[in-house]
Amino acid sequence: MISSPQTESLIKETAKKVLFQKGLLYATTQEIADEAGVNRALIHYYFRSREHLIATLFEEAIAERKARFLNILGMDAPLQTKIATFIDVFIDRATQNPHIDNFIIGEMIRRPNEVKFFCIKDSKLKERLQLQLDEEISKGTIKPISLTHFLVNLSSLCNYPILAKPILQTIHGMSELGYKKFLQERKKVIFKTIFKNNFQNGTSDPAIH
Amino acid sequence: MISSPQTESLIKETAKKVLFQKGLLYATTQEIADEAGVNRALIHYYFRSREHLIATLFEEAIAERKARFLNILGMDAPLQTKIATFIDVFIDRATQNPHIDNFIIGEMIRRPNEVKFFCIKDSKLKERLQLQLDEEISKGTIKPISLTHFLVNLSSLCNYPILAKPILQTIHGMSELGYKKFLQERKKVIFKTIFKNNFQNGTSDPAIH
DNA sequence: GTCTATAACAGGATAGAC
DNA sequence: GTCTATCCTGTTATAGAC
Repeated sequence: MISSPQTESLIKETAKKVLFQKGLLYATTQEIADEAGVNRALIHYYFRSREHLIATLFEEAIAERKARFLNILGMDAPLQTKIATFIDVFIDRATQNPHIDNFIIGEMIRRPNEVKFFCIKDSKLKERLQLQLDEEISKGTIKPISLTHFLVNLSSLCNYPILAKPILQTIHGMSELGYKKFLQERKKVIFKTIFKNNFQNGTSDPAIH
Repeated sequence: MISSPQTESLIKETAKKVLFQKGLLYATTQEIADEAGVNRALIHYYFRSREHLIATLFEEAIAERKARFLNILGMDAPLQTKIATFIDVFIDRATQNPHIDNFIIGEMIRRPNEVKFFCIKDSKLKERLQLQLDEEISKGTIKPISLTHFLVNLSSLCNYPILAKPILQTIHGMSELGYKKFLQERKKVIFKTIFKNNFQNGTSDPAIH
């Protein structure tokens, strides 16, 4: 039906759309093929098996997430700027692909052994973040906390509202639009929850303006 | 193989175990029957269809969660006690059933229309919490924040580390035991993240001791 | 109430024509 | 590279014996 060598990436992009955006976490090859407007057999032609297609998406999703994580937290900037950027990027990204974390977690549960992901233990990044965190603590802008808990707090506050979108929407009675506004508000809230002081007006902060 | 009228609840409890504890979110009727040691046909005898069994578990899971939520936040106590109890109960409960939130969220994504859950908007509970929150804010023990964001902060900090267990374990390199210790530590960390002051020693706080 | 047997079907995968 | 046809397996569901 659709010609040419872009078919492979068409299938991959469609599969992402179906799994990550639509949230059809059990999507069959038929559903993916239909959505892409290609024949089901082509999925096997390009990806050998459904399992292999899923594994490919899974690895790419993790690689992308890892890159964002390391790029932002590894950049040469004050901790406050890093955190503000982290919040901004992760919330915006998750808004576009609301179910990607559900997918990743589901896959990791499904095959607990094959999981690779990445580990920041004993890395240079960890040492540098630790120094920056200690500095903020001694300045009094952050309450005493271990680096691990600090990072988990940050991830929790950013990711949970996306992950649990349907729960939040019903508990707090939010429309689709209300939810979107809520997520944007959250950027400031998360920052204020983590830091004792607020960002000053006029600083070059990408998230708060 | 196993006699008697408790078979219905045996199937239900086993299905919970398989779905919530083992994390086999796609579990087939065969797997559930095997685990329970009963014949597969009995699942249909008692629950008509697989879909119907899942729906039953889903509704009960939500009802249980709602009850806990309302009981704890609705009790007659200072806000700090409510929050400490909330943290304690939710983390301990989630430790026993690590995948229940994945299940709930997955089901809600799967059928966005049928979702009931519950809504605290315009409830008496909401008004009372709002008063307590305002009080804490004026006392200076909590930074200015809306009730919705306050509750989402609380849920995020409690639930994300459970929901994203496999991610946290790999990123921060935690063993199974390390993860358990980490969750217990978190009870204090979450409380300190939400309240400006710490709990005094000697108060009758169920979570911090 | 519990079991066996079997129907009915969906999904993944492959072979082979074009 | 793309399609049709087909195979095969696993899964749900039901009928009917006990």
